[in-house]
Amino acid sequence: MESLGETIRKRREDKELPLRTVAAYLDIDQAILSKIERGQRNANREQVIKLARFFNINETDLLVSWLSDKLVYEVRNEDMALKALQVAEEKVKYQKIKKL
Amino acid sequence: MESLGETIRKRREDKELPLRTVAAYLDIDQAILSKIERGQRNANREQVIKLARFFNINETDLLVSWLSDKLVYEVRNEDMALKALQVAEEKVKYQKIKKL
DNA sequence: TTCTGTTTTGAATGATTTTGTCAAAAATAC
DNA sequence: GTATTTTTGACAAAATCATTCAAAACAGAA
Repeated sequence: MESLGETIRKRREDKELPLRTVAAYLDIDQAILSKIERGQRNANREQVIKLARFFNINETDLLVSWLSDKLVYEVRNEDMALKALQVAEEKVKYQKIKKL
Repeated sequence: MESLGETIRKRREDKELPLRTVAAYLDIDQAILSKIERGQRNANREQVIKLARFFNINETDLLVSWLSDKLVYEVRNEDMALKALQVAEEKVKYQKIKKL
């Protein structure tokens, strides 16, 4: 199960592109892209969408990867991480029903 | 599936206690507690632990409720909320294995 | 080794978000 | 009506997060 950072680094290295090139496309400093690839910084939604376009990745898939990274980050170091995620799932499912 | 706020409001109303009393125990302004109960503010870990003690709720259960609220909040307004939570689960499970 | 290009790091700065305080307004009870 | 409780919003302080930049670290080639 790959993080967004791992995914785009692989893609970039496959194409043998320097950070500079991709960073320019995203209109961000290459230092930021370096950090995003290594999970030290979070991308924002706009950047994820641009990355999907740049690397021809399904946008929704990449957004899910990005969102799930954020969730994992939120429960890092928590003993009940898994339990919390499961309960959150239930809550979201329940909300959906309520909305109908 | 109850939020932490709903849980503690119910408990407080059962005991017919004003916000003031519980807020004093937590050492916070009653305005904050009012917002926590209505989900407008996030409690912090320390407050959740104190709340569990105050209302005689299992601490872990309340922490899971709190954490899952935060997760739900993180994916509010997201179409792929559920998918992201499921992927996050997988990632957490996978991390666990890696750590062994 | 030196040269060249790439990547990483961290300090400094700015921007944004969060947090708490307070008092007034609104709601509720008496 | 008054008294009490709850909610709201403005504001300030604190904390967090994002960005820039330059220097350091790294990798490969000559």
